[in-house]
Amino acid sequence: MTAPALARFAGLLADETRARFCLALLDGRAWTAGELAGHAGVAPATATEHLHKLVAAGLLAEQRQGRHRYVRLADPRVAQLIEDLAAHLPPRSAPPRSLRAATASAALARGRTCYDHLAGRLGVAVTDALEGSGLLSRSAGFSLTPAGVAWLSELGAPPPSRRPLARGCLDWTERREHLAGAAGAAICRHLLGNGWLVRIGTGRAVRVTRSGAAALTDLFGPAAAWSARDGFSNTSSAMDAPPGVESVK
Amino acid sequence: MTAPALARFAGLLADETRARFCLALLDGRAWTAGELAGHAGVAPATATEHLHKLVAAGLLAEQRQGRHRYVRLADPRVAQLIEDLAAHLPPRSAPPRSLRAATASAALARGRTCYDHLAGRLGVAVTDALEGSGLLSRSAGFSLTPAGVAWLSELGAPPPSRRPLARGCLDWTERREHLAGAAGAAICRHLLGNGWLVRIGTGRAVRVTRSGAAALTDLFGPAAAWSARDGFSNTSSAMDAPPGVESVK
DNA sequence: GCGACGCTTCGGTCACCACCGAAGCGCCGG
DNA sequence: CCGGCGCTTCGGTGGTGACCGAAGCGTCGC
Repeated sequence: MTAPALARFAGLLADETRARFCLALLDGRAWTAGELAGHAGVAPATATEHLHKLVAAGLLAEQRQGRHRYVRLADPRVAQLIEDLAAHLPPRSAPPRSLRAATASAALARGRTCYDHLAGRLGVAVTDALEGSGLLSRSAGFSLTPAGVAWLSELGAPPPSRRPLARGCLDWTERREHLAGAAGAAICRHLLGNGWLVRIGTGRAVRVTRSGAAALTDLFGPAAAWSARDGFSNTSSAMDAPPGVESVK
Repeated sequence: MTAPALARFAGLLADETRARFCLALLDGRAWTAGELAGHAGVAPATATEHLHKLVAAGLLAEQRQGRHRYVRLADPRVAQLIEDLAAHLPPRSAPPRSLRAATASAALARGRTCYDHLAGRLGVAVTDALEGSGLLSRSAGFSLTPAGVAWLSELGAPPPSRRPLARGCLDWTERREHLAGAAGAAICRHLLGNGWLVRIGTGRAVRVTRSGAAALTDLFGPAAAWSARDGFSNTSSAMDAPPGVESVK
């Protein structure tokens, strides 16, 4: 009975263009239909078709604004599902070719958002720091310790939901797991909200600010990942990658 | 870069026949190519084609034995992935029609295996009992307590692996989560190995034996789920459903 | 208002793939 | 050794779906 439904559902991601859409939307932001079409290299008409299917299936949520159609992943569960699927893929290689691509991918490797939590070297460093501080336990899967739960509720408790508090998410650049789930999202929100972390340009790469480095050192002790890479702490235009040229998860 | 790989991977499950295969194999046992063909209602030639793709992609592991080709899910991770996908499907309905189907599905609802762990009322009852005994914690996702880890290692420690010890698996008949992961598999193996649990016929339904009821009551106290339903504790032929007519996960 | 723009609808084309029947191959039992 | 059986390979067929260009519709900026 459920086989047709499963096949139809899997079929949503079985098209290369729709897969491109979903992977792009894994950054957690809303994209317009045109942006996605350009990103995937198809005509607007084709993008419309695909978006219809994805929205109708509940994978994507849409929001019309004037003549634009913004679309985003409907749910953290959807993001997790796509991550899980991607984790089963064979490892990737293909180093970047151009200098521009190299600097952009270096920024992404340093720190980025993965749907609504942190990834890259920064993401695993935060995860390690939480574990080192006794807030996170990895003995049997990811779970917050009682101290971790208390600490999390201090910095703005995540809304109670059916979403798991802590879970691991495989980091493609680091080949290790970083913290995801409601706790990972709350931490990311907190760091961005306090200005300890800023987005680089319009992409999904993030950078630790000066005050952020101090705050993180204060919390967890010194670590290489939250020392700013260089002194130009406020020039953000240099690696202003247009959205869509990258597909690092 | 990864979009084509993701699409190809999702495409494996995007076919109704292949989806049927995978759902059937979720029982954790090995099926022959012919059994799967019959189950899905396709010609043997078609089944061969599909099995080639699934094996080549690493989803299935094959084992040739004489003129038979046995095939099973390659990995617990694959089973989990299919479960996760199925969990995103809209809920199902369609009560069984015939009396025979009704008794068979009643047996499945009472207790069955879900890949390598327990599901059905029995599965959630064991999960509840573990939590009630302080061996399992559900406060932040599923995790074993220290006492639970110790208890588990007593009854034959699961081989250390990257597989998470405890995780939840949504039970379709109960609409609640039961214990899966390495711990769930170890418990199921233990109960079957001690004769506390036996398979009903050739299907995936299981039944608590007399000695099993005593042992479980000894461990966790009395519960409705491990009192044998009737006195005919050794007649197993009555609900000998041929594999394939059911598709309960 | 009047273009420009973003998105949508509509036909039509083309490639891909699930499926089968028939023939072939290897293993098993007698 | 021979027939039967399970599986496989091979063409051929049909249906589905991804894609585009062109035309249409609503919104925004001037």
